[in-house]
Order: sequence, then C-alpha cells, then structure tokens
Amino acid sequence: MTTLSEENYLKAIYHLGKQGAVAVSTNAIAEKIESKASSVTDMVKKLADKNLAHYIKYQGVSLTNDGRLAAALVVRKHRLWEVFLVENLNFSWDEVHDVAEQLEHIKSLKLVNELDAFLGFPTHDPHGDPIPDKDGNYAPTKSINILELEVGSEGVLALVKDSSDVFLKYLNKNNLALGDVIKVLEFEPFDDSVTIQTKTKEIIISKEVAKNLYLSQ
Amino acid sequence: MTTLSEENYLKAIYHLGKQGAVAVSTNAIAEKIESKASSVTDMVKKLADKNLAHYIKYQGVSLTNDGRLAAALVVRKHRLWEVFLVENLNFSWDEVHDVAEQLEHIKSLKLVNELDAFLGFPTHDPHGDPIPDKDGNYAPTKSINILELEVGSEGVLALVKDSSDVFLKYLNKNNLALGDVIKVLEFEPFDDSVTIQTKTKEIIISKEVAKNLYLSQ
DNA sequence: ATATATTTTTAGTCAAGACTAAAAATAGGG
DNA sequence: CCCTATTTTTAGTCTTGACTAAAAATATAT
Ligand SMILES: [Mn+2]
Ligand SMILES: [Mn+2]
Ligand SMILES: [Mn+2]
Ligand SMILES: [Mn+2]
Repeated sequence: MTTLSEENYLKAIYHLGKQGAVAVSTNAIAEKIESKASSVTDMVKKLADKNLAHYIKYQGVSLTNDGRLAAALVVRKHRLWEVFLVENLNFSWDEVHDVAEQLEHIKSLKLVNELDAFLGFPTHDPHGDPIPDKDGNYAPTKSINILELEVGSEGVLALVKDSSDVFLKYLNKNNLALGDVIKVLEFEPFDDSVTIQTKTKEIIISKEVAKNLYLSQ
Repeated sequence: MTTLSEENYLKAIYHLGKQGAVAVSTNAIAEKIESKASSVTDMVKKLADKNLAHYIKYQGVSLTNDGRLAAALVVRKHRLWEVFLVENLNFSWDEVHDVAEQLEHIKSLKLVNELDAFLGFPTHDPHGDPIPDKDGNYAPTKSINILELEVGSEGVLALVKDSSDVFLKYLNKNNLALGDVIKVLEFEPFDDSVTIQTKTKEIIISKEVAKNLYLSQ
C-alpha cells in the first residue's frame, strides 16, 4: 500500500519522466514537489525498496512497471475527479486542482471505476489532459502547439499545458475555453507573440501564453 | 486547520457525547478509535490548545462550540458521500463506510455544499442516520426501536444503528432494507427475541438485532 | 588536467502521532 | 475511612516524512 506522500513522489517522477528524460534528478523532483533534494533522496530509497522505482546514487530515478502503474492510477483519479467537479458540481476549470490533489489519494478501485462509468468514460480532463485507463494507458494526443502552426491555420483549443489557476483565469478573462475554434493570424518575430482570432475577437498573446495552448484539427 | 487525526478524534468525541455522557472518558475514545488511552490523552491536549475541546485531567473531555461544528462537518461529509456512493456509484449500503471514512476528510466547503445540492439535499444517509446541515444541525429523529413497540404495531424501517458491514450483510441476507414495512408479531420473554413480518416472510430476530432496528410510523 | 561550481548524498534534528511501561489519581467495598 | 482495583496520565521510544548543514561526487571551464 502506498502512502499519500509516496503517491505524490510517484506522480512527480511520472510527470517528469514524460518530459523526455529517462532518469529524473532528485533536484527536479524536489522542485516539482516543493521540497528539498535531501528529502527526495530519502523517499526515493523507500520507493526503490518497495520496487516502485529504480534508483542509482547520483544517477537519478525512474519508475518500475509497478511504480508507473501506481502513478498512472493517481493521475487517473485526479483527472476523473476534475471532470466530476466541473461536470456535476459547478466547479470551473480553475477551481478543481486543489480539491483533486486531495481526492486523487482516496483508495478504492471500485470508487474510481464506478466514477469513470458514471462520467461516461471521459478521455480527457477539463484542461485537455488525457485520462489513463485501468491499465495506465491512454491514446497518444495529437494536438499541436500554436507556435508550430502556419499562419492562417485553424483548430480547436484541445489542451492547456499549464493548468495553474493564474493561467486559467487569464484565459477566462480573454474568453478562451477548451473547444473554442482559434485561427492563427500572425507571428511577430520581435517577441514571438502571436495574433489569434478567438470566438469573440482578435487578440495578441505572448510567447509564454502560446507555449501552453494546443490545438487539434 | 484540523488534521485527519484530529478530525477522527473530534468525530469520536461527538458520537460518544450524543450517547448521554456530558464528559467523555479517554478510555471510551481509545476504544472507539481503536487506539490507546495514552495516545488519547496526548491528542486531547492538542484539541484543548486549539479550543476545540474542554479537557480537565481525570475528568474527561467535551467539545467546544468550534469543536462540535468541526465534528458535525466531518459527519456531514461522511454521510453525504455515503449517499452519493449508493445513489450514483452502485455501492451497496454495506460497502460505503470505509470509503466514506476517507472522503470525510477532504477539505473544501464548496465541494461539500455542491455535493449536497447535487444529491438534492438529502436528510438521511443510507443507514438512516441524519445528515447535519452547514451549521451542524439536523431535525431530531422520531423513529422508535423495535423493542419499544407493541405487538401488532407496524412501521417503516428507518434507521439501523449498527452500520458495520457484518450487520448490514445479515440484513441483506434476510431481505431487510431501509424503507421496508415491518410488523411486530411476538415478543419471546425467554431470550427477548422478536418475531416480525417482513416484506417477504415471517422471521425471528434476536434481541441484539432488534436493538439496532428503528421504525418510523 | 586541475580547479571550481553544481548536484547529490549523508548526518543529525525535529514534529506529529502512535506505542509500552510506570506512576498517579480516582472509585468502590468493606 | 482506608485499601485495592481501575482509570488516567506521564515518561520515554519509535516511525514517517520533513528540514539544515556538511561532505562527497559529478560536471564545467580554463
Ligand atoms: Mn489538476
Ligand atoms: Mn487537469
Ligand atoms: Mn459510515
Ligand atoms: Mn452511515
């Protein structure tokens, strides 16, 4: 059985592992989880003892199959609860994360699978992130970052990579929501800002914003 | 902010306090939460420091207004989640308790109040226990224990006092469910067993069983 | 290749929440 | 009223998961 703290480490390693790197550094984990590298070293040894992680001193950490499945289950629960909160309890997409951080640790396979069925087996959470199935798998996402599109191309906003409430509130303020049709009008070479056509108006978004918006076509 | 452990102590004191006693003994609390009296003494001091409990050495514990409200909120969450699990996620009444024990500690006032609304503001949980409102209040229950009825009287099964899964499974096996009409047919003086007419057949229940069944008329 | 900077681990502490064993207080029976 | 049984508290430990500071390993730059 995994503790709450172990689950948070597993999830951090899981997410960092997706970002390319085979082995994840203790410092990277510490930053993600807002703790210290020394604490990470301690915990990573425990995860290795439980056969949830591979760990070689000074070389970094990766998940075992068991660890990856455990992490995927936590992510699955997090995202299913986010869907529930938005679809059924009148939460907006910028309010769900902190509650989901708590709900993702509730232990009951029946609960997560019944919740999945109740929600109609959703494939994506309110931020466009994919929801792993029971086995931890999900279809590879095919959405493309705005910065990689051609001028004139159009798509549906399918994923916001940053789902911090400050970013989501920025999107709310600018009337941008998942599912909206967006057209790329112009790239500005000076600062890499992008002019886009939204549902309601033409706006200029910074490179930092554009980096976090993915469209599907 | 209360910790998970503090909340479990508050809830235990809350429930024991309902059973008559003004001040609750450390031993009684220890038994209820399956710990040791010495651990209870430690925790009760912390609760007193936080103004959640009144505590006088050797004299027992009671809740302050803040403590009672905090405890009632935990009970409210527990019972609302039980309703959700039964009504929406295909749990049966003997499967909900352990999951509700976890869900009752999720911290979000919006969550509990939206859940309440989603469920249609239920007044009782799947075991017939009343659900406290935001202020910790609930209407006094008027159901009567089977042992206090007259032979020949009839009522609707409204509350099972013991909601352990072993007792609930006994009721399932005997086709007894909340809402069923039950008629008292005979009291046996020798062992205080009771013959009752259920939905489907006539059965004899022991005193121990009868003590836990409450009817409303 | 060596010196320096950065990263990572180790050693030593701390707080929360549990426990056991011993001491202290209370309650009951004669 | 006192002696004993029971209850409750205190003292001392343990485990988990965090931290700081120091040591060790690795990476980088001249
Ligand atoms: Mn989230
Ligand atoms: Mn999300
Ligand atoms: Mn329950
Ligand atoms: Mn209940």
